[in-house]
Amino acid sequence: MNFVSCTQCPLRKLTHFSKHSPEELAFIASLKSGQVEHDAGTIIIEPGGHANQLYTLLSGWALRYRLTTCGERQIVEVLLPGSIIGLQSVLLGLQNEGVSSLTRVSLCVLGGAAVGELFAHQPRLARGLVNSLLQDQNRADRQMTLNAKTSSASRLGHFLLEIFDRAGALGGQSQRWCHFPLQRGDLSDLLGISPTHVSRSAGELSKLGLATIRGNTLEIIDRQSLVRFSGYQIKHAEVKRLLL
Amino acid sequence: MNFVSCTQCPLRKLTHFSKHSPEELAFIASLKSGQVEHDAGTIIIEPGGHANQLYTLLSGWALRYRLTTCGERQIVEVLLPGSIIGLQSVLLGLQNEGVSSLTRVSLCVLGGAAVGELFAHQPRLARGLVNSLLQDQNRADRQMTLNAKTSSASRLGHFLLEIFDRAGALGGQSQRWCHFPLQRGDLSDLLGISPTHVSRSAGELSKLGLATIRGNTLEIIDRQSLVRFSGYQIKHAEVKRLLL
DNA sequence: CGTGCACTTGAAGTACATCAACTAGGGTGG
DNA sequence: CCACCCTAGTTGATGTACTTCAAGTGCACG
Repeated sequence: MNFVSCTQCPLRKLTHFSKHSPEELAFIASLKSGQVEHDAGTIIIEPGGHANQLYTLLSGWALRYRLTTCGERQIVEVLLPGSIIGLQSVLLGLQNEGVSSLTRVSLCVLGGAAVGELFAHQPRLARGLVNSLLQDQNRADRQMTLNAKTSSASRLGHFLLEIFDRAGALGGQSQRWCHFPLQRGDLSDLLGISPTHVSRSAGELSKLGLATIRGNTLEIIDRQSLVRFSGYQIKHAEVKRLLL
Repeated sequence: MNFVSCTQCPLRKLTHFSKHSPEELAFIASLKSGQVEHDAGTIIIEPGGHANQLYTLLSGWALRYRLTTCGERQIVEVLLPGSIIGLQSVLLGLQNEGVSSLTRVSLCVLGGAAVGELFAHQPRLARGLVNSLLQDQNRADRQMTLNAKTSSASRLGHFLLEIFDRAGALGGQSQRWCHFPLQRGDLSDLLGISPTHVSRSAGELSKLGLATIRGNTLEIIDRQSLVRFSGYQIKHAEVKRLLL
């Protein structure tokens, strides 16, 4: 993707992208120090490594994950365009999170040094950042609850609806289909079940006529039934507001 | 507990409590509009309800939880003194989280209206709030990974070590024992396993000579072995920094 | 027309849930 | 002081959801 200036950023047109004053926009533009592209499967932040670069995801899909002591991967978040990448690593200096691209991605590179300025001179953006983190917390709480209390099939169904709605909020998508680059192994590391059981659960959703995953596309066949089946309760207003 | 002024707050002496300038302290003191006591088992924030009051926990233990559609409780966080209560509810207006006291608690009441001032005039506190939320995110990510990838007994062991260290950081505690007001049902809702299986897991830790829970006290018998058994990796420096 | 990879399907094992019986404190009233 | 109950916890037997291992299928690529 060609270099995109923040004022022209295509994401900024989206209804769930935060509205900013010209001054705030200028500040955001001053944060952006570059733009890079990566192929699918590239490690953007090395887990256990020492990252000091903050990014936002301009296009493509990415995964935020952790590694266990025995080398297994747990995906903690699927990142879609508009997501900020590397806050834990950069602001806290932690080395627990890894981020890797799932498709070809474009990243906006944020000049890490100037982030302190945000708190000093951009109070509305600082508050936006807090809100964004609280929305993440809300999502994580929900995920934890689902993992503990529901069957694998309804968990999968719930995730499919959630990602379908998030992808849909980014625009240009049909009522029934969306691009879906996650493979069985990814879903397995995300939902905390084995790859073979992901297959079974997906098969169940398919047999019930609720949704199917074929190749790289997800089809929501009977949304209403799937909502009922999975206990999906996320309202449109609760879809995360994008910030920078 | 008698009314405690912020400048005299006993928590502020702790090494992992953030250091503040006199101006910041004055601001924090101005936030505190009162102090309330609750008995054990009181609902502080009603899940599904409409909360607009922010608190900090001055003394005692509390639980932050969610309710599923079928009325089950998932505990997402154990709150110890120094925790901020109600951010999701107040700043985001969400109604998903509930908070209830586990012991008798004292709460500092924060005048919700003035919170906007924090972003406008207290940049270091705003940044501290972001850091605090990122530490919560780190903890939630870890919890999610543990829930998905480890056995119930090592999960329990991990939690016991974590809470022991958090409680220890608050001071005045032996090397081996600490107060532990959570019951089997609480651990069950926290770890996502049935109460009877909590019993079995606790029995296992006890038989292995690692730790025991008797009545209201937790004993870490063989810390080193328990660390190994549960894959505990939290460094002292990673214990959450308290803010307000 | 093979070769390799992601996925599916089947059979057997395991960790946990569920249900039920039993045990141990901890108040309360006599 | 004891008989009583009530609740929290433990222990055992059985059921189930998931894991693991292994064989088989379909499709993309040479």
